Amino acid sequence: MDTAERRALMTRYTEEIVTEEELDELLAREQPTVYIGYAPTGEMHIGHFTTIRKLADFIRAGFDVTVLIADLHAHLDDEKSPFELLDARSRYYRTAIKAMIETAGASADQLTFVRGSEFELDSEYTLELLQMAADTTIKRAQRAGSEVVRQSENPKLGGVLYSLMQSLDVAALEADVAYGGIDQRGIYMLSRELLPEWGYEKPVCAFAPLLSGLSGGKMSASDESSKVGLTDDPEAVQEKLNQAYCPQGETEDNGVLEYVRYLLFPVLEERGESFHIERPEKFGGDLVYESYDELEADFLSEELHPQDLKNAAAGEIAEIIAPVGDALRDDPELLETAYPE
RNA sequence: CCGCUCUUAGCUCAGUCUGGCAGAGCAGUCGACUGUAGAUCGACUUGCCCCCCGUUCAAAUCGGGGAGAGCGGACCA
Repeated sequence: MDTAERRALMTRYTEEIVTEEELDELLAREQPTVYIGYAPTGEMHIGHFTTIRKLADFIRAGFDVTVLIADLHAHLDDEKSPFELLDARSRYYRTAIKAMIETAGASADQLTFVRGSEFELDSEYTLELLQMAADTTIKRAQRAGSEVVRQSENPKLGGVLYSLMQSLDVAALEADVAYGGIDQRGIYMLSRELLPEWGYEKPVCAFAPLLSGLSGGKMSASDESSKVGLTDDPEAVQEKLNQAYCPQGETEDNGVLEYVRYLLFPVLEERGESFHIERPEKFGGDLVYESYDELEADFLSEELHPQDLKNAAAGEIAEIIAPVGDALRDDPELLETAYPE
């Protein structure tokens, strides 16, 4: 695979690359490294799936891919995960991520898993963290994490350490590229500012778009109906998609369309399949799409009606997440211990 | 260590002074209208009023004790 192909593969479905020039330099090297971190907090969902699906692109583009299970971060961020559940949730995240990457057509063996607490408590790391804390203003760290860390009237120290630790993680994991949702932008910009001061390379950053929630607006952690869960059965997926905000002919805030674009088509493409939409004869009969662009064009022209799209997308998405749900149900204790009650 | 303030529906809060059926907005649920959803309209639901004890015919409201949170002061020999 030549550099142009690797570059196209790496940058597709991204919201932003910082910077394109630095990426080109990196691609000239043999095997660059990329990492993405997940704080094991709430149950994983289809939004995570799209970023994990993309890891398959990185692998194919010749990257050495590391997945960080940022367990300490899950607790630092307003104790989203109680300390005593970090083990169980880390296990759950790892299992879920492996199942998703396999579903996306890559092998889980090609991912290197690292848990935050494995190295973030080393004295060398800790000392550097403290030095950074001495050198960084509270406002700077807060601003960096404002899109990631839970905001409140009375913020905890954990929330500011969060940003510093994530910056240090990039260096500790020796990642050339930091990948994550566009919400991570603030933190990685801080990393790019801070790391050179401590003698490290600043990372190239790749950001994924954040998918819209199904109920319009952002996907919400607390709103189950705003997203498809990995263990949702086909009926639940159908139900949620059917309830989804999906204005005819509009792409903005359209979660359904975004699922189709960032998850469905990439997976279908990997499998060499096309997207079939059943449609009653009175509305024009069935449709087949080979690419998202074709589908979007029809949707914009209102040739493709939201109801038909929803029905078909729900079926396909349910099928894609099914093996992930199976893997999670295969070890019932996994979910029970990670999320008691 | 001392003082002051706050705690009421899923969320944001009113009500407490002056005791008398537990409230509003948002969210949610259900209908109507759309070949989806949303918007709109109509209807509906939601409670350990932080906990315990006391006063009273009657306590979210008054008194005492406690818990959690916030703020301020003091200490800095």
